[in-house]
This record gives sequence, C-alpha cells and structure tokens, in this order.
Amino acid sequence: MSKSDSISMSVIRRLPRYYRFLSELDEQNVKRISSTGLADIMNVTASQVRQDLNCFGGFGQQGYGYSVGQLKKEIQNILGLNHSYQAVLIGAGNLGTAVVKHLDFQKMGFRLIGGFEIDPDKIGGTLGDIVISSETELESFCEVNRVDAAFLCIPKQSVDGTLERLYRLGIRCFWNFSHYDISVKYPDTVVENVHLSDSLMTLCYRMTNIAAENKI
Amino acid sequence: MSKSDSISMSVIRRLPRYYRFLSELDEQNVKRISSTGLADIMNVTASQVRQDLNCFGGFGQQGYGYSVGQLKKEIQNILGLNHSYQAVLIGAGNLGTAVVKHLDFQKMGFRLIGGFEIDPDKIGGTLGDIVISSETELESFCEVNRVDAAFLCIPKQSVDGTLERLYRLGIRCFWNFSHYDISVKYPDTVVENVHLSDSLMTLCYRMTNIAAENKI
DNA sequence: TAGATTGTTAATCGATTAACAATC
DNA sequence: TAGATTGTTAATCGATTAACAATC
Repeated sequence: MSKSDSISMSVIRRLPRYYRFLSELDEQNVKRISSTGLADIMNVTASQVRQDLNCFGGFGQQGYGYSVGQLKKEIQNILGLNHSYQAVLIGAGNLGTAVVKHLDFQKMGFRLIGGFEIDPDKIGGTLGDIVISSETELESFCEVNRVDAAFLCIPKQSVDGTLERLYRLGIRCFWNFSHYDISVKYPDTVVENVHLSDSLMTLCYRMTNIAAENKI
Repeated sequence: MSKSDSISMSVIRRLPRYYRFLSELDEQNVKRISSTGLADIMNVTASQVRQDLNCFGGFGQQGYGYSVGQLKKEIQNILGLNHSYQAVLIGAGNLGTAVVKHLDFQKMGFRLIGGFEIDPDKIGGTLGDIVISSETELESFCEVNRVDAAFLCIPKQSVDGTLERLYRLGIRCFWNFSHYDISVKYPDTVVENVHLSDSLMTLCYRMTNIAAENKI
C-alpha cells in the first residue's frame, strides 16, 4: 500500500510483460532467475528489472536471485488477476466477437457476463457462454447485475450516446477499441485504449523512416 | 530529412492522435486552430503541441495559428499514409478476419494482397477482396509478389516457425497480434505490437488500484 | 500598430542506467 | 568464507513544461 500509490505508468505497463516471461520460464520448469538473466531474455537492463520489481517489494534474495514461481505469483497479485471483475461487451460485431473468442478473460481478472448489440440478427444469440441482448436492455441488465467494466467494440459515431448511458449507470472502467478519446470528456474514468489504427499508422511511419531508425 | 532522423518514439506515437483530431476538425469545417486550442480539445499542453509539430517543421504562423487542412496533410505525409505498402495476413481466424473487416488499410498506407491459413476450411475462401491461401504457398506467393509487411494473427506457438520463414523471405516489418516478442530474436525488424492481453491486464491493475490513481 | 501566437531556448521534472554497499 | 546478486542511492539521460523573443 504505502509503496503502491506512486507507481508510474511506465512501470505498470511493463508488468504484463514480466508476467508473460515469468510464466514461460515457469512452464519450462526454471526455478530461479537473476535480474541479469531476466533482463537478457527480455532485452532490457538488469537495473530496470530490479528497480521495477522493487516498486512493490523485495522479492529477491541477495546472492541467489528471484524464485520464478514466487515472482510470477507476486506479479499476478500486483496486477490483480485473481479478481473477477464483471464486464459487459458493448458491440458484438466482428471485432467484439473476435476479442471474446480470442482471450481467456478469467486468467486476466475478468468475467464476461453479457453482450449488447443493435443488430437484430445478433440479438438473442450467444457468444461463448454469454447471451447477446438488445442494447435497449442495458439499463435493466445493470439493475440486476453488478457491472464493473465495459468492453467498447462499437464504431466511433455510436460511442458518444452509449458512453453517456454507461456512465450514468455508474460504469467507470473501459476497455476501448473505438477511435474515441473517452477520458477527454470523462476525466474520472479508467480507460485502456486499443487504438488499432493508431498502431498501424505508427508502423507505417516507421516503415517510411527505416533508414533513420537503423542509424540509431 | 535533417530533422526527422532524431524523432523520439514518444513524439511518433502521438502523431496518429493529432491526425485523428485534425481530421475531425477538418470534417467540422474548422479552418484554423491555435496550439492552445488543439491542446485544449486533446487534453495536453500547448507547449507539447508546438514542440511536437516543430520536430518536423514550422507549420504554423505567428499570430494566426495552424491551418487545419494543411496541418492534417502534413501529418499525413509525415506518417507516410500516402504509401501503398503491400501486406499479407498470416492467420485468418477470428482476430485476423475481424481486423481486416474492421479497418480501411488504404487510408493507413497499406494494401492487403493476400492471406494465409492452416485451417483447410478457410483455404480457398475470400476475405474482403483477398484470397485465403494455404500457408504452404507462402514462399511461392512471395516469389511473385512484393511483400513489405506481415500482419501476424496466429497463436503464439505457431509464431516461431512462421516468423523464421517470413524473415527468410525478406520480410522485416510486422504488425504483431501474437504474444510473442519478435524483436528479441530479430533485432533488425520493425515491429508494432498489439498485445491485447497486456492491455487488459493493465486495465485490471488500474481497476484494482483506482484509489491510488484518484489520489493524484 | 497592437494583439496574438508561433518557434525555440532554458528550466524542470521524471525515467533510466550505473554503481556499490548490504547480505544471502 | 568467498562469490553472487540483490536493494537502493546517485548520476545521467530524455521528455515535458515554462518562458519569451521573434514575427505575422
């Protein structure tokens, strides 16, 4: 607690990557690893590994290193992956459907409990183990169910109205796939953006400027 | 040129966002905007806007501000969106399919020219205006077509082998949806990652630590 | 001309890296 | 004990913000 309220976003965004590499080592039955060892396979500096981990506590042991299994579990706890935050899918189009089928939410601290759509062809159908309901039922659903987060997979032009409803329903946490900047209008929300087109444009920039990049 | 070979990643990753807001202003027929005006609607500092834009040249005019249309076009050029980089889709499962249907690659500097799959049910089918071929045809396809980039939408365990083949075929640019760190093994590649699970875990962390976040 | 706003330099702030004493 | 490796402090580096002279 005392430590954790000043962790920078830079550190936080590196945590899932640590978790990924530690899980892999764990699967390979590696029992211990030094900051240097971890840094080598992750292509970062050992200093950074130690600094990052020490934001949360001293998980290592001088002269020995870190226990892979223990460190993995620590990071799992730090990330809060043991939670079961209840989430709804807003928009069960191509992208929403793919994301739901692609990921194991339970392993990432979430439980998907419902989906909402405008398209009449999709309403009433199922996706994994959730039912797709009409978006008009959003309010009545939220009366009965606790909803901690919304996964926004609707086009930009629909976001404004839907977001207002979700906000009024008390939802403050969003996984946002739309090209819309939620936190500009709603500063008191927690938003993680997956801006696919921003990412692709960045790739385009870098391809266009490879020469410059290689010079470094 | 002289300026552009020292642009930091922080600046580059902000460019698509500028582009997005400028496109919106342009659609709304706004003709001019000051750094302060743009900063306000984007929730950043005016200083940052001016610093960022000046990495590429003086697009503004003292006492007036920036011409929305001109600035939009400048950033479009800087990003290289006028290109038509030829890309292949590796993996036409849920995610690959959704991404292709969801985005207009042409507007982002790319042209999708082919897709590859293992699943026999999908081979021979089409997706938008591309044909899905067997992944065994990758090599012969690349002999006939110039391929600038690959969009990787295959599961982690298939990446290693496929990546080696793509690398051998001369492909060095990747849009990577798999949980695999390409640049660790291939340092001379240009990789943009879309790590969905990393993003969701970050959301989980932030939801778990909202109190701390609000204190700031 | 006077007011507005840029481009750019200087100051501040934060993040990364290096170094090393503590200690297993 | 000696060697290894952490936790942590100090030094460096980079990115953001502030300030202001240049100028439209």
